[in-house]
Formats: sequence, structure tokens, C-alpha cells
Amino acid sequence: MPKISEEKRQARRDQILAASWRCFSRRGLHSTSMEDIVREANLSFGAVYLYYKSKDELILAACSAAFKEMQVLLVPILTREEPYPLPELVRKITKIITQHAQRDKLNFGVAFLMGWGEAQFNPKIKELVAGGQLLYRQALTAIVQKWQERGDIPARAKPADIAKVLLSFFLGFIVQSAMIGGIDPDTAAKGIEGLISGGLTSHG
Amino acid sequence: MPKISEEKRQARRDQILAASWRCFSRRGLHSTSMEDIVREANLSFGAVYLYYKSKDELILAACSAAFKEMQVLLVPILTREEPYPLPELVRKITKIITQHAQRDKLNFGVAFLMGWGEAQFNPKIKELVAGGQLLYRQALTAIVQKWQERGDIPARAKPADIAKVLLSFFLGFIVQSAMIGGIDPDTAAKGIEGLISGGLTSHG
Amino acid sequence: MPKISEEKRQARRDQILAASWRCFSRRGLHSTSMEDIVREANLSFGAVYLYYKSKDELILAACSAAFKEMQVLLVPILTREEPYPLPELVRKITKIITQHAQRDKLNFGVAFLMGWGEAQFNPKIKELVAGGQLLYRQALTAIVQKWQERGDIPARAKPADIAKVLLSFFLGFIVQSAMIGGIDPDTAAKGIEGLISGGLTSHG
Amino acid sequence: MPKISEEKRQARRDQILAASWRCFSRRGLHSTSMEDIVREANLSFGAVYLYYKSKDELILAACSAAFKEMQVLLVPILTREEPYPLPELVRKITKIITQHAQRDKLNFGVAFLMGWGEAQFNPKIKELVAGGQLLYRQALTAIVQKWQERGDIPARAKPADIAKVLLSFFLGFIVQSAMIGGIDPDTAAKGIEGLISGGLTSHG
DNA sequence: GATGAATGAGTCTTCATTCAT
DNA sequence: AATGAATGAAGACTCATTCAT
Repeated sequence: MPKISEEKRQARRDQILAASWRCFSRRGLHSTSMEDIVREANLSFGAVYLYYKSKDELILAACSAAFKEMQVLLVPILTREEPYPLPELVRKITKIITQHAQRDKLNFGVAFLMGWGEAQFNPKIKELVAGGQLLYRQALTAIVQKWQERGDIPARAKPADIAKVLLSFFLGFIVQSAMIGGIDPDTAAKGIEGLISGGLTSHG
Repeated sequence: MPKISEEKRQARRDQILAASWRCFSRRGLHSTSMEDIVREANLSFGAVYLYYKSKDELILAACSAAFKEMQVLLVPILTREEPYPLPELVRKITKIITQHAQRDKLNFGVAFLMGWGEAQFNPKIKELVAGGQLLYRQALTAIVQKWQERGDIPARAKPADIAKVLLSFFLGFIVQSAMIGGIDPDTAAKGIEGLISGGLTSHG
Repeated sequence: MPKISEEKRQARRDQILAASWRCFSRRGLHSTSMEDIVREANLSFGAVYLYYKSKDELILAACSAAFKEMQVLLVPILTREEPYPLPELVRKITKIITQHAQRDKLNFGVAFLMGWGEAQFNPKIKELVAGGQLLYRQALTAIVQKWQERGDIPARAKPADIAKVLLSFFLGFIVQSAMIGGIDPDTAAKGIEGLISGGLTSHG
Repeated sequence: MPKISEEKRQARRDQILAASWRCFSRRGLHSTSMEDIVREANLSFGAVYLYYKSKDELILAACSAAFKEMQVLLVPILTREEPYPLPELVRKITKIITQHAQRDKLNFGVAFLMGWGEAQFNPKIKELVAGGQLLYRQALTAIVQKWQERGDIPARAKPADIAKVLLSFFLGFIVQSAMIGGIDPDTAAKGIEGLISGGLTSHG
């Protein structure tokens, strides 16, 4: 029986989460101390622990939020009735990744690599990440299937296999952007177009 | 002449590094304590610090070793006079990644994701990773150039852009393998073949 | 308003400082461990570090407190409008040194010798000590000047030089008391009287 | 039954002692590690431990050597058949202290303050220091007695008391020189002359 | 609900000393 | 005699978490 309204409670949780992300982005998951978060949120230790049971829970919530936030942007693109043709799809998705990589002082590239690293030894985060990637893989499989039906690409290979290749590409785009840069939506789309031969790069 | 031979010295360093990797693979970079490493190496604190000045140096050495070890295997494939055709290249490289991912209790997938995560806030590791990826990008650019000259793929796009796409794919293969699996060299090669159209999938 | 009052905060600092002094007096600056202090203060590690950033800071604070405490007692004597005649001055100052040498489990002789030893390789402590001694030298110079004006002692030598001699004597009194004893305010005053000739040992 | 000649053995001991003093003067007794000494002596750990059982023994030997070295220079002055008159005595002794303070990269001021600090918690060093100071006190008492017999100073006070005052002065001279400087043999002698009245400052 | 002082187990690192060679 | 690699206890300090107010 909460003493404050659910609304206020959620606002506090968001405030703490936002502060956490700023800290995590700055220093990483492990080098960020609870004190950093408490200070960044302009709150007290007690307050933070009132809303999140532990640092681990905070990490989980922060990663979850980051992954979900990107998911919300990607899903509409990946579930269109009529999927974008490949270069267009690449451009749209990499653009989302890129744009979000710089929004609001949060570096999403950093966030993802941080989260993946953490996931190696944190089953809950791993589950989170795996869930998302499985989802993307399914969506991409459906897209590939439609491309094949539509004749955009030959129906030679299994849609699932092609989807896995595409997912790899998108994940690797995140890695490469964060580590050495020099790759952007346009580069990516052109590179993909250059790789797949024929003139079938645009639909219609 | 009780001074240890250079050989023995190197053996000790390797022993400590191997122990470190076993620990890092098990628990991650930060959750591994020096005591874990000391115990795993069957040595004393003093001995470990005799060969590595600090935990940070040990982390750097371990990451460096892992990255170099993979580099040694990949470079010959990436610098052949006559480059493999794309599907073959994909198969070879992903096979190396996959096989090494399970060798000797070291999980290379884990190692890479761990290293990339660490790199976000550790300049020395970042430099290490970036150096490697830049190298791969260059090698791939040269390969793409030869493909284009050879007519394997159209010369429509800049080799560098295509190389970036390929590098993304390989990096993402590592991520996907580690996080959700379901992708192997054969899947990858077939998926790539299914993506690029035409019949030009093998050379000659 | 659970935030601790400034009063209570200062009390805690004093409590820790007092505990530190008991430890330092017992075992010396270096042989005293933080655990010793923590235990002596009936506090936890965290609590001590909440009030003092490091052992070095604690050492500095402790030395500073000891030096200041003596200064507070000596300054009134050294800055009287009409300075005491020499034997009287010697008696007063050595009495303060002697009395404080045994107060409250703190051995001031120990404290000073400890501090001087530390000062050799600790610039901050050196500064502290030097500041105090310079102050005493100035005060003594002013006193000597008045003695000369008053005719207590001949005006043959520079007041500053005589002040240096007197300062040496007082500092050495601390050393000798701590190392071999056998010297007390009365002995000191009589010895001084015996050294300076004539009958002009008391004023008026 | 030594395997090397006693001569060579002593030479090694001296070599180690000299190296120790250079280290101790540079960093202090506690901050100097055995490795520092081993390196400074161009020897091995084993070698050092062959000649000195422990660091404590080395500290004791080093302090002992330093104190003895000064004693050797002071005793002839303090035990002359016909003692120097006071200002002359002051000049001679402070000159020895000053000159030795800068000999051979060893700072004797540092050495003494270091040793006195250590003596507070090291009974063996305390004994060493106390022995020396007691000796000086006796010698000074004898001198004062002769001065009184000779009429240099009034026989009003006990020679022992005056000796204590003089010893304090000399000890304090060491302290003051090391901490704030500005005092030298000439200053000291003039200051003393200015303090003791009358015209009896030189003998004869 | 909210505060932040207090806790104390856990971390990395140093260094006097030993001993196999 | 001499070497220096190895030992491991002990040290300073951090930080997630709790709880009296």
C-alpha cells in the first residue's frame, strides 16, 4: 500500500534510472558507485534503496530500459506489412542506432557494449539481451521471407540463415561504430548495395 | 647463477596469464580478484606481482593476448595473394572464431565481449581493440578491391565501404554467437550466399 | 533532519583524533595501523574514513593538533607586554613543556620528536613545524629586544641571534627531557642563571 | 669460522651500511625498503641478510654508526685538559654539527631527528641515544666545573645544571638547523655571548 | 517516506624474510 | 659465499547496504 501515488513513484524511479544511465555511461557499470548515482540523482542513499533493492537491480533496470528504448524504435520498422528493401532497411536501422548513440549524453554504443559485456556473467542481463536479439532475428526472418516471395532476393537460402547474417551485420555495426567509427548509415547502405550484385537494390 | 632464464621467466608469465584467462572467463574482469588468480596459478601474491605490476596490467596483457591470438589466425587468411571468394572467406573466418570460442576453457566470444565492454572505459584496451579492427578493415578493403578487379562483385561501391560492411558482419557474428548462438560457419556462408544474388558465389 | 550537526561532527573528529594520538604515542606514526585507530576509537573503518580521507591526513591532523595545543599555551607567555625576565621565562616555558608532556596519556615529548622525525620526509608536517618555530623565534626576538631596552641584558648582540640561542635551548629541552630526563623547570632556570653572570637575573 | 677474511667481511658490512645511510637519508627509516638498500649497495638480498640479520639490525647499526661518528669528533673537544671558554666551545661544537650535516650526501640533521624519532619506540636505539647524551652531559659537567674553578663563570649554580642547559642548547641547535635553519656557529657563539653578560667572554 | 552516518567484509598491493640452487 | 625468485602476512582503503532518527 504505497503512501505516495503510483505516478509519483514512477517519476522517482525514472529520475533514478536516468541518473544511473548518466553515471554508467560516464564511468561504466562497475566503476560507478552507488554514491555517484545518489549524487547524480540529487537524492539520498535511503531514497535510492527505497526504489531499487540493490545495485544489481539498478543495473538490470538501466540495461533493460536502454534495450527497450531501442526496441521501441526498431520494431515498427521491422514489422511493416511491406518490408523496406534491403538498402533502405539498412539505412533506417543504422540511422536509428547512430542517432540514438548520441542522444541525451547517453552513448548507446557504449551502452550496448557495456550491456553485452555484463551479460556474459549476469544471467538476467543475458536473458534480456538474448530475448531482444531473438526477437530481431524473428522479425528479420519474416522480412527475408517476404523479400524472397517478392523476388527481391533469390530464394536459394533459408530465410532464417539470411536473417542471422543481417542481424550479425547490425550488431557488428554497433561494435564498429563504438570502437573505430568511420561507418554511418550511408556508408553501410552503399556497402551493402555494393556487396549484393545485380540491379535489384531498390524495390518497385 | 640463480637468475632465472628468460625462457623460464616467459613460462611464468604465460602460466599467470593462462590462469588469469581461466578466471576472467569464469567470472569476468572485475569480479575476478587477485586472490582468484593467485590461487588458480598455484602461486603466491608476491610471485604474481613479480611478473605483472598490477591487476590492470594483467587485464591488459590478457586482453592483448586474446586479441593477438585471434589475429595470428586471421591474418594469413586475410592477406592471401588470391583472396578467397566471399562465401569461402566467411566460412573460414567464422570457423576460426567458432573453433577458438571453445578451445581450452577459454571462451573467445566471452573474451571479445568482455574486452569490448572494458574498452569503453579503458583507453589502453580501446587502443588495442581499435588497432586490431583497423587492421582487419584494411585487409578486407584490399580483398574487396581484388574481388572487384576479378569481377567477383560489381565495382559499383567503394571497397572501403564494403569492407566496413563485412567487418560489421564478422564482429556481429561474434556477438550473436555469444549471446544467442544458432549461427555457425555453414549457416553464415549460406546466408551470405543467399543475400548476394547471381551465380558468382565461387571463384573460377 | 538526520544530517549530523556540526557540533557532533566535530566531536567525532575529536574522538578519532584523540584515539589516533593514543595509538601514535604508544606505537609511533608508522607502526600504528588504521585498524589500531579504528579499534581505539571504537568505530568502524568506514567511519574513520568518513572523517579523515587517509592515514596521512590523520597524521597531519594529529601533529597539527599537538603543535597547536602547545602553541596556545606558549603564545600568551611569549607575547606579554612586559616580558618575563630570562629565568622566569625559562621556568614558565619549560614548565608548560613538562606538564604537557604527561597529560592525558599523551606524551608531548614523544609527540614532538615523532613529529620532527616525520617532518624530515613529509613536506606538510615540515611546513607545520617550521611555521611554529619561526613564530617562536620572532616572539623571542621581540622579548630580547625589550630585555635589551630594559637593560636586563647587554645590547651587545643582535636580538635575533640571542633569540635563536634561546629557541635552541627550548627545543633541546624537549629532546633532553624525552631522551634522558633529569632536567626540569627548576634545574633549567637555575642552570641558566648560573650561566649568565652578574646579579641581574630578576627584574625590578 | 668465516670463509672470507675478517677484513673483507668488515668491508662488506661497511658497504652495506653506507648504502643504507644513503637510502635512509633520502627516504627515511620506514619508507626505505630492503630492496632499496640492496640496489643501492649493488648487492643481493641474500648478501645483505648474510651480514645483517634484519632491517631492524641495519637500522640500529646505521644509527649507531652515525652517532658514533659524531661522538668521535666531539669527544676530543669536550675532554681537553683546559676547556675552551664558552663562546669558543659553542663555536667549535656547532661547527662540527654543521659541517657534518652536509658531508657526503648524508644530512646529519636529518639523521639525528630521524634517530630520535625512532628512539621513542625502539628501546635499543633509545639506549644508544641516551648513552651518548649522558656522556655529553658528563663531559659538559666537567667543563663547567673547570670554568667555575677558573672563574670564567660564577660558581653560583651546580655544574650539572649548567651542563644540562648547555646540552639542551646543542641538541636544540641540531633541531633548529634542520627545521628552519638561519642559525650557524657564528650566530650561535654571538648569541651566547650576548646572553651572558659581563666582559668575561674570552679567557685569558 | 526520507535521510545519511555507520558498518565491515573484501580489494589491491607491498615488503621483510627465506631458501633452493 | 652468493643469488634473487618466491612467500604470505599485513597494510590502507572502498563501497554496497542498513537502520536509527
